[in-house]
Amino acid sequence: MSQQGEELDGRAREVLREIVMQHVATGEAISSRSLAKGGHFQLSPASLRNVMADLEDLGYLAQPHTSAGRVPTDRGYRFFINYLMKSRMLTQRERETIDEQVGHGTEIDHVLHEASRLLSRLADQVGVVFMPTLLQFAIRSMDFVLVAENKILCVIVGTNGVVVNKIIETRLNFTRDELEKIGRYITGEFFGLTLDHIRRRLVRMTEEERAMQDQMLQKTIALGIEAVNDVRTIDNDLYVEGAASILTKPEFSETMALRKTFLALQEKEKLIDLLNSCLTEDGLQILIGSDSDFTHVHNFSIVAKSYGSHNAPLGVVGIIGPMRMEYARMAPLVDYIGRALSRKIEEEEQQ
Amino acid sequence: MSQQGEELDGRAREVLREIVMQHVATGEAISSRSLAKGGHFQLSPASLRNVMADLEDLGYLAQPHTSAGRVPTDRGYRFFINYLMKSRMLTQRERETIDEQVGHGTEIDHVLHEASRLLSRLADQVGVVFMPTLLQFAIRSMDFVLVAENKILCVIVGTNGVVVNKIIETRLNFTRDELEKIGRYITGEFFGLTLDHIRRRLVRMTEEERAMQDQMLQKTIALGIEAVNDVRTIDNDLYVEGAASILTKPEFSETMALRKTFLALQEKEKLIDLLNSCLTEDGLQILIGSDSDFTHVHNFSIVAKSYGSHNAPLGVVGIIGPMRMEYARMAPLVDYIGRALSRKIEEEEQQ
DNA sequence: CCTTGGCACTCGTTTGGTGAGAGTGCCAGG
DNA sequence: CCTGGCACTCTCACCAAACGAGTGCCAAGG
Repeated sequence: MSQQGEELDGRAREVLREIVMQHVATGEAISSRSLAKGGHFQLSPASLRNVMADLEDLGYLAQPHTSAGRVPTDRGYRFFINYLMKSRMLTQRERETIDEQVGHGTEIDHVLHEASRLLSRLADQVGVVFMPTLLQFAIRSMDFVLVAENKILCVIVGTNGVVVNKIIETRLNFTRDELEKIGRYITGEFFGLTLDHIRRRLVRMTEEERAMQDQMLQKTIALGIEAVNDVRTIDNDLYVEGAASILTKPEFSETMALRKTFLALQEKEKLIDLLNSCLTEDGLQILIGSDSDFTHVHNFSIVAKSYGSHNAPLGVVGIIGPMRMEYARMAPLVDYIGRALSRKIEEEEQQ
Repeated sequence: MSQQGEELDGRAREVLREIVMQHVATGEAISSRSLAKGGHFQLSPASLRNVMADLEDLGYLAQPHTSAGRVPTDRGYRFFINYLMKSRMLTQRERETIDEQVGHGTEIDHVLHEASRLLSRLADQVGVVFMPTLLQFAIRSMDFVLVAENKILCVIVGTNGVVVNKIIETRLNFTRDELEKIGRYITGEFFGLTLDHIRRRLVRMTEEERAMQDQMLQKTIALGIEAVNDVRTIDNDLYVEGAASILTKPEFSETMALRKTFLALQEKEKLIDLLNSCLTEDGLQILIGSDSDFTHVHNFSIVAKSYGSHNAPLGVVGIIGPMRMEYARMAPLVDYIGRALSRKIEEEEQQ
């Protein structure tokens, strides 16, 4: 398998490359004749047919039906991406647009949302940005604001700059001063810990004797636990933008396929699982057709990249589109946006 | 025009009613024969044809082509809704679901978002909830939290329970104590005023002499203005949910119509304009086809209702769907959800 | 040994035509 | 005013034929 890159001789590689590129450009099955007319080869259609027949035997090409041209298979695309593709650099303009857009906002959630829109627009595909729950990340501060009798707004700021608000309803009565103090205490005590840690610490504290006597401490702990609880339920941690761009893709012209595709995009859980699995890997990931259940069933491809600070990946950004897409353009695009987000987050952290 | 309800005799009305109902149920053009077979009339197809021809002359019906059955026109639907429709009450179960869902959350934004989902699900149409900017509404409190050096989270709570957060970047340095004080001051000074008022007051204050000398007051005013500025840019004040349900509607089976429709839903500005125009009216509003540019071009109908507290409408909730929809069911549904939201908001206010 | 032109074969797509079916409009008679 | 009858129109489904695109294979030529 590791020799796969060697399996094809130079000419076969060129032919495969050309077929993929033409097919991506036109969307149609490629015939030996159109390939010969392209001018890249000094060969007759008949010779090309022989090469193409070989490529088909090896599983890189397929025919929709006898007497149609050939289209790349999953395997063909995969080979193309690994060994044949020449990435098309982003234009100066594109890079500027991205830097500007990503650099612009201050609230991370907002920046992420904008990023998915931007991605969708530049790629003309569905843009996805995923941010896993804050639970695994460290906090910088935690504050409480009295909003109404028995209603308290809790503001948690992560070291990565993510801001989460949540309204807590409680039977306990707090004055503004108390809340102020509690905020200071928790921030001081738990700075740099993850919510998960904090939660466990707080629970342990409830069991300690000392706490049972100090009324104020009791209230603090109660409020703290409330605040940390269910942060995961904060929704909108998956942004899917530009679903309408699917409509412009001819491969989804049959209404049924389209309907299925849309419903698939609605099933956010599955999408989240999939993106989560992209989270650990460091570089750019490309999932094609049969690579995963999700893409297999719906004939999608996914180009995704983790973003985050240094060694800690925070989330995943990527695009979803038909298998036939311009990988040579999409790959650098997603890569660049991922990097831009990482830079942004690292900047945030340093403040 | 006010006599329109009288323009048709009893039989014609019955026929129109029956045609609309059958067409809504089946989606097909209704022929004289199928109408006769329905059993509601003791007439032969030929007689019904005469009645139908009259209705067509008056503009209530139309034929897609010669020798097809007849379909209601905009005007036909409008007449049906105004004079012929018998609203179908909501079931006990539906009412319970709504009450529960709407009563559940605490943050208004969240409640509204849920409402649009709920609406989309119950109606099997696109659900829309619109909340205009806070600018016109009174505030209950305003608080500031130091998030990082030079970054301040501003929390504004409206008397209607809406909570808005916004991060402000500023060159000025504030301590936590100062922020606490400023919050108290502004809340005390401006309680019950609209953001618009507050803004003008603050600007006027900058010009007063007294302010020029008091350093602290200067900082307060600067921060206050920052906070009030651009509240309108907070997005997500329009929730559009369940766009995929359009895919299930046969009238949008041609891919082109579908594409257009989706793009239309993306154009949030136009949609906002339209919904804004529904805001002033008190009761339930139904816009059909040619009633507005938006619905005209895309062959939509909109069923909408204002919600809010007592005399002050806060926003609009409604559904968007094809002209052919079950108005008899949609109308009470939208109405009920609108009322539920209003109740919720009034409750919020009293706290 | 590779390349190439030729040729038969396969399929999908388009075209034209035909017939059935559904529905209307109109008319004349009850 | 209602109704049955009849001619007319339009759509749709179906079928056959022609067409075109593309392949596979083979035999001849460098």
